[in-house]
Amino acid sequence: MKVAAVIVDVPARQTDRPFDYLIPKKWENVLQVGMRVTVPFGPRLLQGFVIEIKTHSEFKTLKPIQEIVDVTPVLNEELLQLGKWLTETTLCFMISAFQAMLPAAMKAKYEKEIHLVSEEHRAYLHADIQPFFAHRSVIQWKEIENTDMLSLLQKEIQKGHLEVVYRVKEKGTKKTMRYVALALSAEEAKEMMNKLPTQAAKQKEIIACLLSCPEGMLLKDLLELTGASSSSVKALLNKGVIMEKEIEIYRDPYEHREFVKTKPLPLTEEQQRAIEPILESVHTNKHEVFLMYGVTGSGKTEVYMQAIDEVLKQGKEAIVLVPEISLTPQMVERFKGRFGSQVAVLHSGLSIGEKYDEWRKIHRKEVKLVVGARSAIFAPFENIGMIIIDEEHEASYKQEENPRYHARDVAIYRARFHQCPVVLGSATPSLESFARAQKGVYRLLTLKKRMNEKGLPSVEVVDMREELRSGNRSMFSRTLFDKLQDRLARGEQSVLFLNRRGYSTFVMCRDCGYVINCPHCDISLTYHRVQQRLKCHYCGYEEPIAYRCPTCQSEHIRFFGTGTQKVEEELAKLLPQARVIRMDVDTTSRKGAHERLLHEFGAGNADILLGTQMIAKGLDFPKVTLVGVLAADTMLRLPDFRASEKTFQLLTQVSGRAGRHELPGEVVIQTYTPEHYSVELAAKHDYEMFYQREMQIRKLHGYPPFYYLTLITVSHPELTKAVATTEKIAAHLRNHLSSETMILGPVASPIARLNDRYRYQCMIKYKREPKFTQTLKAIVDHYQQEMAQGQLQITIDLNPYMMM
DNA sequence: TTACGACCAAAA
DNA sequence: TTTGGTCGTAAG
Repeated sequence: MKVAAVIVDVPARQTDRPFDYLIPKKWENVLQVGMRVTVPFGPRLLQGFVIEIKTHSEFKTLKPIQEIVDVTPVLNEELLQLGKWLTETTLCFMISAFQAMLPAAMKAKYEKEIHLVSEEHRAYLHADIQPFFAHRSVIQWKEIENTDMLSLLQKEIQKGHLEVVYRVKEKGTKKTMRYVALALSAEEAKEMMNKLPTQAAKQKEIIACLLSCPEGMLLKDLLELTGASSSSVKALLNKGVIMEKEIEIYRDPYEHREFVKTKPLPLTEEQQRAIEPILESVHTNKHEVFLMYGVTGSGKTEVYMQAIDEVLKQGKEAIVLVPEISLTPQMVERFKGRFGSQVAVLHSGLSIGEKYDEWRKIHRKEVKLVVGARSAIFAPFENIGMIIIDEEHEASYKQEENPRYHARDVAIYRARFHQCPVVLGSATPSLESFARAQKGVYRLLTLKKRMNEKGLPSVEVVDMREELRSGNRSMFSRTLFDKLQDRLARGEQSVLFLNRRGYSTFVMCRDCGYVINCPHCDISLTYHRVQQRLKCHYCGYEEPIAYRCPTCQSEHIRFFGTGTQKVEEELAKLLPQARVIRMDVDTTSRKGAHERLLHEFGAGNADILLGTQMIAKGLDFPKVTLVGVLAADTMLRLPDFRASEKTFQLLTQVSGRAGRHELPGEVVIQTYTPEHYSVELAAKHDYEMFYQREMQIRKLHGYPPFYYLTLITVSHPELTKAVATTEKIAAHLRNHLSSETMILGPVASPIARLNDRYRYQCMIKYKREPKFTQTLKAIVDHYQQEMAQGQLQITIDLNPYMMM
């Protein structure tokens, strides 16, 4: 007897353990650990992952496995182990961990159908039910779910006239094409061809064509080549002369793109010094984490590529992670250009099917290198030689839903398994990483010089309070405006950065001071000029703009704060001749829009690129000589201990967009807090000083990297319930954790209400807490029922990046 | 997560 | 007795 331990597709505490199933004799030699199966679970059918195969079970009566989904395991031993580790370190369900490692297309879809048991039963059906089964014997549960037929149906099922059938379907589909080949030997086929009547000229031609191509060809190509119609093919199929099969093909998102082949560039002395320890680690199969700290434009990518080249030469594979927004065509081009068809690309711009196809290329070992966003860290390679994380400090490497993993941690875990190096690269490393490098946990590699030997752009900080005092109430300081005009006159390009989309950030009545808030969240609505609507950027709520104050009926409604839309409008007024491209979520939501806008700008069809976050990274346009940051302090005010760090990183990042080529670059940073160290030091390009200052503050306030952090957020439609639960949790933690551990809260979340749910949180700062996850699990267990049935929600984020 | 049976109260 | 609702629990 062979038994499979299966993790079933039910993300719940109670089912978060393996269930045993009997492996039918016929599959004993087929089924392997890591394959997906469909199994009966209670009355229904579910998909699950086989995590173990054993010879007996503690359990007496086992149900047999219904079906095997995969031909080969989709999760190898390493990934299964990684899944278990994820479960423990992020407190997620096993099934969620496994699903996170696979493309979305592989998640099962469940259908419930009602079948007429047989035609004889039709006549017995209740009159009200009959119409549903007119002309058919199967209906979808969805069709009747919301009707009042449910109890009637129940009865018919009990009587045995109808039955419920559960189906498990694959979400994504493999794209297939019809393929034809000769079914006979060449001699037989020739004979057949001669026997055909003269009027069957096309059929003869088809046979002739296939004779010249013995391995067969795509039906589409055959028809095109011979000019025959599908009826001729059909005739031959019927005669058994040719055969047809469906073959799987890949959707290739980059199919029609030509990539310019690039050759390795000679490395500078600095690059050479940086790459050597990495190569040594590659050659000696030694696991080591490198932090490559290199200023923007210092040629980190070239080092990555040459190191990868070495890994590939050894017959091993490599993973390169890039933040989603910098996974621009420019980046893809560089890798495709160097490594050609050996590269798979994974990013959110691909459709579910396209991602699935890229995944299968990796799974089948048809590629050696993956360039992708966060989830690409789970690429099913088996012989990884190196993992690279570019822009290591980026917050997008942290997944903000279950499993709440950080790609950097997963990378180090996998690299340790494969005994290979991890390279973290950044011009502004995260404090955590730089601190580790200082302590010698990571090995620091430094690139101080820019490739083009150009200095970093000069940065001017403008105090907007001064501007206001001297009577300039516009959003552009005189300095920035002059420089913009100057670039325009010279035919050079500028980039303007503002981390806020929409038109204005809040709408207030001047008479009574009422601010229009989202009815579902405790957050003000943002005015979007084009659509003349107020939107909530958190829950998506929209309403038409009010012309009168909802409380006092006054008409003195004013818009405050500046968003990208307003800047665009101002630019049109002040510099009517300037051609402006605006890039934010609103202009790039359609597929390919992001790429198109960048291409437009690159081609010189615009003078000014105006945008949010998304333009801060990876852009490299030779004609950009001016970068303006309109409001450097927007982020500083966020309730986040990383606010300074993020500001420093962003300002440095944005500044790096200027003067990357022949023309020298200039940067103007507008701010209301010019004396803040993150602004001041970013202007001086002084990362090390920033690191020192920020570390002192982190130490003082007990934040990472000095303490570990965990954030528990409790939400409930009722305020009292949310508060009470958070209080109980905090009390429980105070009783069970060590006295050195700090438990802050409960306090209202920075966004105290979201989607009609009140949110309270509790933050835990700790250094050593051996039984921490155990304690947290106990809490979740305790509230399990309330969470399942009630409205209570508890999220636990170990090492949070979002405090909201 | 879903489905079922237990249990209870209201309707008939 | 039937029916409709909530609740707790099991799922191999």
